[in-house]
Amino acid sequence: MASFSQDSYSQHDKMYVATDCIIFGFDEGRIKLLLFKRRVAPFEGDWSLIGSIVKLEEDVEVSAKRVLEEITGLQNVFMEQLKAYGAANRDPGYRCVSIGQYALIRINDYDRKLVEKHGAHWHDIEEVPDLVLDHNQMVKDAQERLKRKARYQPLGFELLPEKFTIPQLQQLYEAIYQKELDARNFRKKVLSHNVLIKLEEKDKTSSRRGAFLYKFDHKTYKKLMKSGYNFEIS
Amino acid sequence: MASFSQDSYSQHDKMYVATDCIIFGFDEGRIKLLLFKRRVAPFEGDWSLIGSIVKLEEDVEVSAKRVLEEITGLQNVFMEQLKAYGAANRDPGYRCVSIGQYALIRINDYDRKLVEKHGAHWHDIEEVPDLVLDHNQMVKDAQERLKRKARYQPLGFELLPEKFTIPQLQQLYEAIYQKELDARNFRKKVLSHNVLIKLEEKDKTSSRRGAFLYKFDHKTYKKLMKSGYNFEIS
DNA sequence: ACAAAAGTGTTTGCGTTACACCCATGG
DNA sequence: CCATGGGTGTAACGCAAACACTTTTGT
Repeated sequence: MASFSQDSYSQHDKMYVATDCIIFGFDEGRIKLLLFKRRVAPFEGDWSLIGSIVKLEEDVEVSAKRVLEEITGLQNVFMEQLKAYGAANRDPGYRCVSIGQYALIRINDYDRKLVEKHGAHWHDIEEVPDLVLDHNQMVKDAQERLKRKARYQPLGFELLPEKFTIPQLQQLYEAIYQKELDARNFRKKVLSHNVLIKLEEKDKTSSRRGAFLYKFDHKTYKKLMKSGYNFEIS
Repeated sequence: MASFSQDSYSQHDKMYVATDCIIFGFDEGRIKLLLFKRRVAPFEGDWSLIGSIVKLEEDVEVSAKRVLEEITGLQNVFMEQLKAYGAANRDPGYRCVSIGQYALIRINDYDRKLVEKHGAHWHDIEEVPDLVLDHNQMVKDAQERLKRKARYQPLGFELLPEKFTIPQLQQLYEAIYQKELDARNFRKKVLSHNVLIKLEEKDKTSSRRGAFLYKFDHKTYKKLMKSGYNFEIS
């Protein structure tokens, strides 16, 4: 019954509801996390996730997307709710429930000036500093979610540029799973899904020979999804 | 940064935070859901999940467990957060974010009088009536979560009495997956995990011959978990 | 010519699936 | 004695894992 208890509303407590964004990127073969250095008290100088307090008339999801856009300049980003963090004492200041949301962004798309202006920096996911409040827990939970969900949903493509090579895609999945993969089996597996479109161009930034670029075929993927298809990359 | 925006707290909005419990049981070979018939306006006579508004000094998880205990008399129940529901207009009365939590209970353990007193009834999961607000969505999400999670975590045992037979366990998994399973393969699979203890007794309620009772071996399971074990029942 | 990454097939083994008959018991 | 659900083993198949060499090209 939630909000419609038999008691009247007025007897109940109100509190702040916040969102915190766990923003993942992928660069130089590593998963990155966008963190924010606080410039004011409390916790001045400490690292934290980027978040905000939800407004009365604002959907929680909208609130998170608003912050993400303010910081990165990006719209239409993949974002999904992780869970709510609701310990009574999680914030020593005021009672505040925070809803963690993780986002996957293409690391070359974001607006560098905006990010800098907000005091945000990319950190390697393997070297996350101590964060304020329960933010380290949020990061850990988000990383596990990504790891699990990437197995059966093509999340990876959200982190790569539109055009990418198979070796790049493999690097990404190796970073997500924290595990090395066999190049031949990997290529076989991803191509078997028939959701990659091979382009004529090659990317020569990482080898003399160059590797063919591919695009993710969103249309075909959506069709497959509807017919009960199961994407999987081990 | 969540609660520590650069603005002061006082500029921000407060709202109600509720919990709603999706309470699953298992009886007569079917998954059941505990619903609550509202006895007061608004929505008098409508079905809804059981929930409450989180108190200022109360953890969200504690709030949900409190309600669950008030209604069923049960403690130490398996309960896990599903997600937060935060649409601005989800509740036409007041702004209220609700955190859905699903619980698995042994259907013979609960306190029938308490449940009755609160106007709660068990419904077959396949015949859930229209519920207030976004509660049908919560149920749907919880059912999907159960379906997915039961594949790699031994959730099923939370829904069965301490002693159960293999055919009972199979019935349960068939109900969760909404799919028939092969009895021989099922037995082979669950026994292969070595987390079931065969008892001397038989249950004769469902056949003349009777079926051996088993217990779930929590200790062994925990040990296995620590060594990176993966429980799976297809 | 050589270094460095891209690309390509086949074999092996394990786990999942499919499948049919005897057993035990109460009525 | 028969009806009902409980309990058992094996064969076929498919998918995942392991594995080595050739190609390309810039320096």
